[in-house]
Amino acid sequence: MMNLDYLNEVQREAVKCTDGPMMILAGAGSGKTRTLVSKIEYLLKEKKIPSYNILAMTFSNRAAREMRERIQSLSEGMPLSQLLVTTFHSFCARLLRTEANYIGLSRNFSIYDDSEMISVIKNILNRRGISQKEIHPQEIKYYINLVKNKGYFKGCADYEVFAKIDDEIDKDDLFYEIYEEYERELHTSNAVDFGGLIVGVLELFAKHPKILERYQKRFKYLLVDEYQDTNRAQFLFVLLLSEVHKNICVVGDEDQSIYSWRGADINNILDFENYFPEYQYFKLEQNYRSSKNIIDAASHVINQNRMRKGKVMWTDNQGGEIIEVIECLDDTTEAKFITEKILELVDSGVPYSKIAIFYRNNSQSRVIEDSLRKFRIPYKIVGGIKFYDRKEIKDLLSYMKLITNDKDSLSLSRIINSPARGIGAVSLRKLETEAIKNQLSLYELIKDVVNQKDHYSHLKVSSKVFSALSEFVELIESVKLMEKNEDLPSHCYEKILEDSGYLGNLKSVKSYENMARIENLKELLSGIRQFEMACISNKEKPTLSLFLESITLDNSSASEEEEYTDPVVLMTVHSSKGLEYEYVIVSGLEENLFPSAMSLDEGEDRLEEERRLFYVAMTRAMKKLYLSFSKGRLLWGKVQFQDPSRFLFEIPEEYYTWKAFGGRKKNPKKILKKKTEDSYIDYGDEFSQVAPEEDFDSSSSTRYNASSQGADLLASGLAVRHSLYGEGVVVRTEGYGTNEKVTIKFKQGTTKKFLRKYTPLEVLE
DNA sequence: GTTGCGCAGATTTTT
DNA sequence: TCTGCGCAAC
Repeated sequence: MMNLDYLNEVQREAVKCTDGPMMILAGAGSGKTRTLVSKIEYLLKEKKIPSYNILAMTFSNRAAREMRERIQSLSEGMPLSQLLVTTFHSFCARLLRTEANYIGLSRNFSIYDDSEMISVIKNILNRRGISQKEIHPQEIKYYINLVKNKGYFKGCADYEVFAKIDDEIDKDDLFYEIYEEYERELHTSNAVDFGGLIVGVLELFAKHPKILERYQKRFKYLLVDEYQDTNRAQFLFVLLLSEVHKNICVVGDEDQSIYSWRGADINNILDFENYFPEYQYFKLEQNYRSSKNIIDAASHVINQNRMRKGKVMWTDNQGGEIIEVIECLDDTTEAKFITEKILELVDSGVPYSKIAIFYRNNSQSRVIEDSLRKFRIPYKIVGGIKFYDRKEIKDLLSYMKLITNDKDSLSLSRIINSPARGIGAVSLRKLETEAIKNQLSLYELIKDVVNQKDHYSHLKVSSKVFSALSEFVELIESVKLMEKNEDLPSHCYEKILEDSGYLGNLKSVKSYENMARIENLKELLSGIRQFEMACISNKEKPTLSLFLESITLDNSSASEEEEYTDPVVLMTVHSSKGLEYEYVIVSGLEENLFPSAMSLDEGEDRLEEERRLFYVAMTRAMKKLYLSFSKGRLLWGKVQFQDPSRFLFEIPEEYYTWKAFGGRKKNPKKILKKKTEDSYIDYGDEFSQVAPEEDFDSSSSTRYNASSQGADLLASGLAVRHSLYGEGVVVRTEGYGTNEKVTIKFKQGTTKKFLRKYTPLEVLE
């Protein structure tokens, strides 16, 4: 008999209740993952369900990974290779690849991310002569996503509804036309966007009931995590899959629903009983994570929301430390408060990695990073790393997408002229028009032009362009051959890099920027190698298209060099969901920032979502919570005066103390040391005095050993000499470690940005 | 066809 | 402040 003693009463009941529809409402920190993992273990061990019959779906890759690992560690010796714990998106991608031909795709289809979606839309607008000022591509994107998130597709039962009537999707005929054109465009490119992955499966199931039946039979037990984040399309998908066995278990928390802007539909929780009247219902309300003080404060905040099923969080934990609200003069001061607080905590023995800093939007991280860097506090940013957004990376990925899917004209047009081959916009446009005329994909046409030059004499392709085209085709064909012969993705990659001239081009101009690019391309290579290794250990064949899929669907796994063992963690509140830290600092608690200005314009529902977001932030903290805000903030070049967030006043006074940091006395409650006050006035100096020379290594082994970088600490205002450009002054620094970038203003008047590790700089006294 | 400059507009949140 | 776009010059 499996040991369930480590579960509480409700958890245990939820685990044992395996058959029929059920919903677990799990409050923050109530052991949700633990329950889910035990339930799967229970199914496997007690009910002897083959892992092949279980499907567990999560929303994020991180959650899927975590759950998989935990199940693996619990089930030694159990055959788990068939157990599916994945995200909606990767599951649907896999399913679509297997069944692709049923819906007119081939299995090597490309997956378009958001920016590619925008590119397609821009192309369409251009073609129609619509300026981007008249209709913002973003607006179209939003509309298309709305349609897909609701699970509508052409030919679906509610097709008419989606086209004209659905009152949320209230757009005119032009939008609808563009939507249709967009769908055609993707289809001819053999590509699918994020939303299309889910909707594609719905369409497949609707049109081929036999296939649906096959999957229904296989997945006898369905588990859905983060149920509050599912959109309508995902809900319909789950509904279909579970129709036969009805063994569906959803786990969620309506108070942590923070993705409505991406289509998450809170009604999926509120309406569950309409679809499954006989459903069982469990509430996990005991919180194991946070101190009583934090729980009570957070409960008071979330209680202001009307759209709830209603849970009452409680805990056996101690009262714990009081919450601190910190009023700061401006954003720089706030960053300084954060820095000092971290140093203070670390001095008292807290490891860096037990401390997290949250903010409402990504742009807020910069100021904080700058300050942390000045004190050499190791930090890591979760999410927000845009490795795959870099130009050179996108270019090489486009090459590879074209190799796996030669109908992908978007990728082709991206790289046809990079490196510059003398095929500019004019030639491209000419080829595109011809391709459309001949019903060919762009690549097919180009290949045709190269092979049968005479047929295309009317195009008047210059000999220069022609030879560029044939060289290009030759390259693509040879790599396609490699891919076909199952050569490793990394070999294909290297071939492209060399033979396209991309690398040579970067090497030919010796600039620091190019060196950084080359470095990134190397990093991509090691990413590919890593992927290959992972495949091999999973006994899976490493193919290019699998690699491409893994990075479009999960960009968190990539390029996460674990540079420091023990860093402070920075992230947006959104990405903090599901995580916990002993010490949490939520920054920027100001009106129009958190809650965001946009949500304030859009009515009560959006405000409630912001409040849930704040609730999520608060409930990440285990021991102590700091809530900071600035009275002034530098926003696009100007200082804006900010009011403290309304959410602060929703916390009953007994749960917090209000302190001020920096600036003149204003709030009577504040307890301000004289020293801090002074430090604000000439803080630039104080930073450079205190920061660099302290011996960080002697006190604690967990601290980042700064000297290992072998570089001087650079701070704004420092005079330096650059071997090429001469003397200058550091204007600012960003990034950290090997990614540290430094902007220098030179005496001759130019300002340049360098990647630190390539830049020989001499610090002048 | 390519490069470089100047201006306008932008900030939620992400699979 | 930063980015992306359009336009003009080479």
